[in-house]
Amino acid sequence: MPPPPTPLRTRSPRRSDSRETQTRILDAAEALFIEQGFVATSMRMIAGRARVNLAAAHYHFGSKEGLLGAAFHRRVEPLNATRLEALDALEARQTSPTVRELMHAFLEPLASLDPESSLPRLVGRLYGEPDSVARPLLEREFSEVAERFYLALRIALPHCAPEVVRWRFHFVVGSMIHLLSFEKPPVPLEPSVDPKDGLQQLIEFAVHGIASEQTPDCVSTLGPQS
Amino acid sequence: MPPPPTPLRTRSPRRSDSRETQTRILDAAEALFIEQGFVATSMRMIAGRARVNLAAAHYHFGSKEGLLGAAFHRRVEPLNATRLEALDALEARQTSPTVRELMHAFLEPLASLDPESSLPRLVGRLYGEPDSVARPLLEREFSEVAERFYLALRIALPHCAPEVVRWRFHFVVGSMIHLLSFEKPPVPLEPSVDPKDGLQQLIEFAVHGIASEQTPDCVSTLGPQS
DNA sequence: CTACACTTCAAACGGACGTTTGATTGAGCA
DNA sequence: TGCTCAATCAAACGTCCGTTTGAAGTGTAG
Repeated sequence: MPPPPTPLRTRSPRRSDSRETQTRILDAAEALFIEQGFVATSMRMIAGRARVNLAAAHYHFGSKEGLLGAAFHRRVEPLNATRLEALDALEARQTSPTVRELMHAFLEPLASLDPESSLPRLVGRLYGEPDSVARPLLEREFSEVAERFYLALRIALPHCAPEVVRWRFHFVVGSMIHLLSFEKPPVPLEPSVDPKDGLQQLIEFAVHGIASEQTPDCVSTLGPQS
Repeated sequence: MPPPPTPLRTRSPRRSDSRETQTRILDAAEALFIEQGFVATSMRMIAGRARVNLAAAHYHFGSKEGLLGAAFHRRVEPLNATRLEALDALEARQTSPTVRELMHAFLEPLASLDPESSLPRLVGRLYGEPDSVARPLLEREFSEVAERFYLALRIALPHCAPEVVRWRFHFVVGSMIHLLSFEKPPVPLEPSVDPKDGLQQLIEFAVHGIASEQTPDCVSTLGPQS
């Protein structure tokens, strides 16, 4: 009765390769989570779209949350790997990375994705789900990468109080999520804009926001009032 | 059968002032929307918490979405008024407002709220709901204020391409929402931080991110690569 | 006092949900 | 051939949902 101990293949494929079924379920779930969000998507919609029996989805992934976790992990893992590779490369040099280099390593992997990639919209969506579903997933998938970049930023900003660095990195993440959540560019938007331009704009915004090298008054108390 | 044409008082209060009932419903709905989100909150939870009959909530607000709209508007309207007052004051001067002044006018009202105010968490929550429920509300409540600040920013940044201004304002809103969504400060957070400090930090971050006065290379093409 | 509008109430409506069940299928292996 | 077992299936489980109903209460107006 419980779901299979390992959804990975233990032997050779039976009947009609169950991996393809799982992939179809994951694809359908991903598309629907993006379009409607997690809570607004039902297992029946997923099964229908995947042309799969309703029970098969539970069989392979145990529960709706298990399915979300699997769909999310499938897309996030390559991103994490790319980000950490870039960070490793920076830290392997003799000179420590600059803020710009760190922001580039953190944000560029998003800009270099396949334009059809579903990852941005998936991440953007998840940040808006109820805490009970989003928090554990975000924690599980992102905490390691976030902590490593935060530590590198602290080294790059030796004159900044640690909590200031944390706040500003927090803001960068917020800008990123907000950018990813709104599929295309902001509101009415007058002239046409290259979709990828947003991330390049964000990198510039983040670099200047996190540490405008010209005014390193990075103290805990705030700067000039209005 | 349909809800009352005007939920406002047309005459004097009847029975036990129905305004108090509506307020109790709004309070309960607000608290639950904050705690669980809109889709995860049921009308039964709201009625139970408000110690009100389930049908009364529909009687007064027509539908679940109507209730959300009313609860949201109740909190947002004062914020919009404060922001527009501050912007009006800036624009009434002979010299046009600076970026810092505009960001202050936009963000300071959030920092000056009653520390117990539910508005930040309510706004933060709404940005994560499914588009079908969040978008119309956000559009209805915020588009006027956003557009006015955007236009003022364009005047304050005459050398920036309009779409760049829009992007950067978009990022500021994203940082703000992300700050408001996570009730208290970011992740593990080592030293203690004044809760309000986050918004002051955000103002500094936004000012430097939107226009570091020292490097006004605000062109559409991006700055130096890594 | 009667008529009426407003408000509240218990109860139910139909439907969608996540999950479970038990039978059936068909490939791999002895 | 016959057994095993992952995989799939149709059908149902019980629960909760948003909304509606129709009656009952309550205050004001005529």
